Amino acid sequence: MNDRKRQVLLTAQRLFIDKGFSTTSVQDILDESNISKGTFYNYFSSKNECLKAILEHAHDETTVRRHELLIGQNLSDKNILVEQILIRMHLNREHNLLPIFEAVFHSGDSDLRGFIKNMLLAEFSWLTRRLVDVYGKDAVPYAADCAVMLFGMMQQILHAWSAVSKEEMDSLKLVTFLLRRIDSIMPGMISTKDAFFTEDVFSKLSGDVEDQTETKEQLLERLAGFSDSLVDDALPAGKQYIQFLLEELRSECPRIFVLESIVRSFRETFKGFSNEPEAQELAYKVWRYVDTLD
Amino acid sequence: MNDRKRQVLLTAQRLFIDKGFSTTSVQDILDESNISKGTFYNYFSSKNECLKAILEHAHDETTVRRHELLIGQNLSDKNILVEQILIRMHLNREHNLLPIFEAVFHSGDSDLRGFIKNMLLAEFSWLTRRLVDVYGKDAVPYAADCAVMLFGMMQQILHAWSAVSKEEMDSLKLVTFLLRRIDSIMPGMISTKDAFFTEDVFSKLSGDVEDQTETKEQLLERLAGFSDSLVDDALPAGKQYIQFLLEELRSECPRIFVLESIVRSFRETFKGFSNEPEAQELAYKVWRYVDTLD
DNA sequence: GCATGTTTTGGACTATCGGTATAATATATT
DNA sequence: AATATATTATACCGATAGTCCAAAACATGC
Repeated sequence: MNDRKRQVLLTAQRLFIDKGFSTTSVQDILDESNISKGTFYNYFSSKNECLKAILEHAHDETTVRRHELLIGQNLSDKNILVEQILIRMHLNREHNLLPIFEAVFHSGDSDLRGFIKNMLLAEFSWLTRRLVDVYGKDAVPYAADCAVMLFGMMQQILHAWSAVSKEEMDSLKLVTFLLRRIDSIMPGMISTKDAFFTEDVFSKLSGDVEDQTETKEQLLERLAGFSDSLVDDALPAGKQYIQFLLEELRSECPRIFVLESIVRSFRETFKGFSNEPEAQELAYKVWRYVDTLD
Repeated sequence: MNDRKRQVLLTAQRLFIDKGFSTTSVQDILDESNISKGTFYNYFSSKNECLKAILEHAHDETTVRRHELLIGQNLSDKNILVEQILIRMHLNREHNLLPIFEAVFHSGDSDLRGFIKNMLLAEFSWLTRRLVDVYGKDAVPYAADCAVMLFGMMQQILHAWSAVSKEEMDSLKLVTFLLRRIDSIMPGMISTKDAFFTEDVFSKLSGDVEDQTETKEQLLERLAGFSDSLVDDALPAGKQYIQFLLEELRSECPRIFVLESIVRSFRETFKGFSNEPEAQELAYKVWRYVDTLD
């Protein structure tokens, strides 16, 4: 991903958040980011694809940061779950990307709709898994229901809030409030065996709908490629980390905790540099791969 | 409201539900309802106004039928509340207008957005009042929260359902399921005094946001006008009812239960006739007025 | 430094959209 | 029959997403 392209992407994101997707014309993006129409359509094959890229970027960022929060922590810690949910809200300039999600969901392009749908399902899937982490194995048949309901409550409360108040929403207050509601709901559902989504549907909700991980070879290749792209004198630590990662990944039995630690350091190293995004993306991919090992 | 205009409106509604609002062009409506562009813009000043008319119509219809369900019933009967909620879902061809609500909410036109916002607030307001009916005075500080959450859960479950299943949703099952969740939530909120929306905001949510009622004189005038518009030989019962309503409304102290009964019969009389819509609209207005008497 | 290939530019162009305007025609009313 | 109102068909407008392309700017290897 080009630096220029990324800048266009961020500009577009800001405009979409400020003005809404449909009300932001391509021309607005061109004016604001000082590129020509040709360049825009060189980067993105359409306005929709531009939005897709933005959402994908936000999704990746969210996933990485949520993963980060969990390292070395107890899976059942409810506070961590709160923080993880807050990430999505805060990341999009105080929950302003979610409306875009919805706005587009019903709007026109079926391709885009499918894309959003998958993303939504991925979010449901993630939250379902996390709810099981927090509420235990007994919650398995009801976690998907609760995940969907939690999302619905959050979204609608945000709507209602923006409709009646100009003040900023206290996200933390909202999420903790909602988790207390789940605290009330979950035991009742478990004791009365009262689930809405049946097993088969539930499996689609909780199944893995995220994009598939790359193969190990592809991953190693990208890592090596990234290392080569670095100029020799700058950030020698970065190259060292990559070298170590490559060796550990190629080894007979990679040590997961070592990998996680090194990946974390690897990401930290590139914080604030121009190639941070690519480093972050790579770190995420490695993480995803490491996840499949245990 | 013209018959032709009403037919155009219904055609547009069908198209909006089938194809979505933004993807349905005015030309589509023209083709489907066999009218010219001129006629359309004679009826509606814009595509947005057309949608507004549809939503207003649906809102009125919902309100009347919900009111009907409550006559002579116990306000705290939970089954009635279930039926009332189902009306909105069933009225719009299995919940398909709700997505239009949302789609437009974030999309472009600020005038339309305000309109939808008010309609949404009216719905919150109604449900808030009904939840107090059902759960008692103790629920007052928490009813608005629960109303918003109930809506959010319903909407998101509908989303999720349509994303993972082609089968038709069992609306009754959904609503009863959700009310059981409110059963779990409400006591906890009351006992821990755990409300999200504070008093001042809450008042906007539960306040009267519906369009103001007409004055008594306007109402009587419209009733008389409608009576005059009827041909003499057809539906003499209809004219009788109107005559009675006029007299009762003009009397010193109108008897509410009598008015409610007669209005009901009045509506029934015109079921299936071409002027049913106007009769229904009038019945609704009378009902609204009668409501202000006690 | 020069040549080669790639990226970017800016504008002309198309098709579709919501909406306006109007002159001709059909339908009702009196 | 005359007048008024409703409807039609069509041309037009400005904005939009998206295409196309030749010229300019930039980068890269020799």
